[in-house]
Amino acid sequence: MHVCTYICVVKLEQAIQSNKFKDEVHKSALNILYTAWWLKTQSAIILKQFGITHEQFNVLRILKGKHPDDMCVRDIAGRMIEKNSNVPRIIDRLELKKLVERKQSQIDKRETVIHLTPLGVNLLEKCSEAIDTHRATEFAINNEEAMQLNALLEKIRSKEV
Amino acid sequence: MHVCTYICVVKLEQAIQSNKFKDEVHKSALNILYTAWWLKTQSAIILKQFGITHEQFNVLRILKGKHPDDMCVRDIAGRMIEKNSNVPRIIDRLELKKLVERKQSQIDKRETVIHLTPLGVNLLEKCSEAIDTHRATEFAINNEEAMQLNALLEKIRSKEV
DNA sequence: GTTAATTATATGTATGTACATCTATCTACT
DNA sequence: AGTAGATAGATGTACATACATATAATTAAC
Repeated sequence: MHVCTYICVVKLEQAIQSNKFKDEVHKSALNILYTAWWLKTQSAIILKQFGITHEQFNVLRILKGKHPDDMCVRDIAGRMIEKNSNVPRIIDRLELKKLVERKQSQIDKRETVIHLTPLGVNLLEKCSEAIDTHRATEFAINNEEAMQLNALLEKIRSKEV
Repeated sequence: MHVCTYICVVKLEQAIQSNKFKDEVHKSALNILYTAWWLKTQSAIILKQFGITHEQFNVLRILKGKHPDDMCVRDIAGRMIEKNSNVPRIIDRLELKKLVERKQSQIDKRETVIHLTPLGVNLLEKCSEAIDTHRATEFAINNEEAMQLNALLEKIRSKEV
């Protein structure tokens, strides 16, 4: 049954069919990786209807921050979640779909500057709405819990200092 | 300076150079994705010394669970963190490195069964030790906090029921 | 018992990441 | 001014994911 399938994957042990964790910290690491995969899969389902990927959406969202101004590739890359994203190639695909325009900067000719087309603005708006609605209805935590979660995620990374 | 660089990326706002989050739940989603990227990057640095990737390590770890018995591709796939992993191709690379052996099942000839070689067992042991040490020393949360984190991550996914 | 449906795996293609290298341009230094 | 070094972006390769399709073997239906 449908319900059964879903109950099974909420617990990490069921999702990866293992309960052999060294400790809770080990389990946390796997849980973060699994939840990230779950998040990406959820948004991919939404975005597929609009013909773009999670990463392409991320670039459009970043460009929106400066719209109608241009952004250079380096600035986009610095705002990406995955720091080794190959931004020029993501731009290639957005350009093919006429969602962005790319041109050489006249100030610094090494730079390529990119901006959203009206089509891109339009698509982004629809995608954002769908994603926001999905998050509001399908993510089963409240604002308070999200704050705790954010604090813990930032704590796990804090040893780098 | 080194310290400065690292302080900057602990906070999500600095890591992705944005503080325009709709709410804490939105920020949580980005924080989970960023932390997952951070975790993968950290383990990639460790595993590169041993010549394998994060995903290849994951498959070796899964095979260890049944060692010295075989596992079929489907069983491995069911235990992967990323559920759409293309397991046959990960096995291809492990086989090339002589870390696993693959043969047709005699019980069900559709199945390919895989087991670790002594070389694979040996490499996995070294990798696991390095990864475990890294986690113990570099992940700045204790067991109690990890339990809270696990509970919150499972809660965020619980609406699927 | 033969055929249809299902299952397990492999493989092809598009996309993305990680990282090395190449080219064009800019900046700094003499 | 002319050159060395740095920087921005593009591009090539290896690996991985997402998903469609192909192939072989098993199971189910008749």
